[in-house]
Amino acid sequence: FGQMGAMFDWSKKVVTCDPEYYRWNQWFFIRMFERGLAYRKESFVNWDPVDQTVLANEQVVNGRGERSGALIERRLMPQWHFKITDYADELLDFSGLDWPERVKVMQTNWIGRSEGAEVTFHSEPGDPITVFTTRPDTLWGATFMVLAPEHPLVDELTTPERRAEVEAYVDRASRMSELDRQAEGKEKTGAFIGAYAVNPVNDARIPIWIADYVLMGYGTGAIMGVPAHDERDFDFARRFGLDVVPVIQPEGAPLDGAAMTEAYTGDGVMANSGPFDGTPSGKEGNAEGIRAVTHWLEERGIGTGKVTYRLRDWLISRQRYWGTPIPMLYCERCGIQPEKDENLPVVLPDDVAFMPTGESPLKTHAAFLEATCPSCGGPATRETDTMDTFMDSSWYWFRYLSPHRDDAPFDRALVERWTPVDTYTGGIEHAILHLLYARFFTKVLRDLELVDIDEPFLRLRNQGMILGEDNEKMSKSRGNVVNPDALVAEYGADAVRTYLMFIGPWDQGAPWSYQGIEGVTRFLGRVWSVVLDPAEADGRADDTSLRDLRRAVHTATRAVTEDFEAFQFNTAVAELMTLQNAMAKAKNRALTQTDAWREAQRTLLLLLAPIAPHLAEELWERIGQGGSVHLQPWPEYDPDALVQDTITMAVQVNGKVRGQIQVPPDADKDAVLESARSEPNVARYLDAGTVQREIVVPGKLVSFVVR
RNA sequence: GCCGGGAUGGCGGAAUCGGUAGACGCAGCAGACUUAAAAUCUGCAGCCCGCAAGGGCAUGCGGGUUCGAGUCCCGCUCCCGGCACCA
Repeated sequence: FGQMGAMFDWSKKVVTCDPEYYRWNQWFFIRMFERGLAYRKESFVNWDPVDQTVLANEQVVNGRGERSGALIERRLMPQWHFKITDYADELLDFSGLDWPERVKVMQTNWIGRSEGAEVTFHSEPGDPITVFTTRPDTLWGATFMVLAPEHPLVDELTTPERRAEVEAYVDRASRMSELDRQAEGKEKTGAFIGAYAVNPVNDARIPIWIADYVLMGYGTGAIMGVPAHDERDFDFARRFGLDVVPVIQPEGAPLDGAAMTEAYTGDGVMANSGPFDGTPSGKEGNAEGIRAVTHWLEERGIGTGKVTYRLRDWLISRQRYWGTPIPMLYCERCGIQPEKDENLPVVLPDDVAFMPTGESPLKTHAAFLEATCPSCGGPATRETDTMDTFMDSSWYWFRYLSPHRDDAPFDRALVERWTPVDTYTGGIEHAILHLLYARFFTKVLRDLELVDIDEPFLRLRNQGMILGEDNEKMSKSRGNVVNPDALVAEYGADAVRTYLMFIGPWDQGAPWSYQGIEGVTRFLGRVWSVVLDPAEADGRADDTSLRDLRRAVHTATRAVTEDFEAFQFNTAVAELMTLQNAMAKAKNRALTQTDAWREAQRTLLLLLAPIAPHLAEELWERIGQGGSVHLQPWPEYDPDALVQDTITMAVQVNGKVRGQIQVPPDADKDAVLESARSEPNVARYLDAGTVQREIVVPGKLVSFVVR
């Protein structure tokens, strides 16, 4: 970065593995624990066998650990979580944020809000089994139930004659990795547990199955099977010979359960549904059917309206040594206790013995483990899990403002002055990890009354990726990697910077081109000569040339300013090239002794400075300007300088351009039409028929309709 | 499968409140300078027909609206990215 001319204020540096920083991770953790936002719970978690730690859902990609790439296993373990689900609805609200659509969509999908109802069935022995459904209007079509293999009722409900098969299935499911489960794809597997349930709306006796397509971590871990109107349930029913009973009939040919080849998920009219027969219903346009059934279920105490999210609480524990120690203690008498604030930071010991098993060395470090219960003063054992490193990045921008304060995580006044962050740039890979956690954490800090803002980053932009010259992602194996250090050594930082801005739209990226950077290098060379080389003027300074120069300068000032604000750096560079070309022309007209020329020189350098800082600074000094170019006010454009003596308007006949006219910018409609009609080529076409309509778009064109 | 974003000259890309498509640059061609080359400078340049004037065709494909469509509407194709049995 240094070589590229980037500048940093190192006095604001933060080091997240320094106790000076992570003590505040611990302090926040304790505040969250006090509010019930941090809690310890035994649940099925993602276990990375290579890194020997659990991972958050957000850190599992296609069934593999985000860092290690190892196949993730499911384990039942007690772990610390942050209650991000409490904020699910608020996190779905992006109003006031100027963020890329795709990031908002990704977060929305990740949170996965579903409206529906919970409905309670009962097994024949009497246990209530609650299911979640988004289609309560299809309840009458439920012909079976499916529990997740891990569902707590499986063991109790399984009949003796089915036990062997069921246990084998549960065992197999528990051993399979997430990826293996997914690899089985649409081919459904499952086992009948021998028990039956009663459908509360029509008293139908329906078999209870287990299958791994039902996930313990979503909804209630149990579903009603409505094969006629759900694709997955349909596949399952066909595979195991279960009944298919349509209860939503589309317009036209009625469905026949025995003959259906796929589930019908569209809208229709309820049938076979007791009091609701004939009610229009479906997900698309007829949600009132769903609402009516939900209301009916609530009146009868069978079910309730319910919103379910895909989002799970943020699993914050890690079994790694490197990380912020979770500041909690286990006391035999008092249970789980937070460490006292005055004992923070709980420091990571540096005299640990790493084990060949990969297990965290904290687990066997006696001095670390031994602690005193803050409640009773008796002996306690310290928590050995550390925090996910995304904790560090969830609030660092607040800390930047006052990185060394030791009495508070940050300076409140500075936070109010500087946050939220106006513009945040970064890679799309943070779309649902860092950016979701950071939003959550900001809202938590707000609720802890530590900050006054709801969102951390107002405007977000994702940069595109520079590809290899072969238009493929750069990689060592492809041999298409372009090394920035070598480029800076060969072309200089300014040329590399300018080309990276010019290569294409900043948020889109583009393939690298050595010929392209040569072109930009030539441009910077021309900037040097146009500013410094003595003029070889053979022309004479005239008013028109002078006005042309001033117009070029002020047009560029406006365009570059607007482009910068819109992150359109490629067109900003193009505007600077246009200005340089205009200046080269002016130079040949002997304008170099004029004020307009000196303004042009200054403006070119001021506009170029953010892109090619070294060149701009050097030239700024050489033309005798005082101070640094980077400390000057940004130039403003003069609207009067943009006005032209004459403008060119296109003339169309029946939609085709047949000529151009030069008119004063303030010419009235009749004058413009007169000029257009007298253009010889236009006249030819007008004479061929009768003019039906005359359209004048001021400053743009004239259009004749001729029949 | 669902969701999001794209498709414009030989190449990277401009132009989207509908108003002269191809700014700027790369590559290319011609010329100047040079003994020559490089560098630099000047000019030309979407494709087709034409000496020219000019005309025709053109923004992934097929329709539509409009005086006028890269831009709006309907129906497709392909490419990139995300999610993926979430009930």
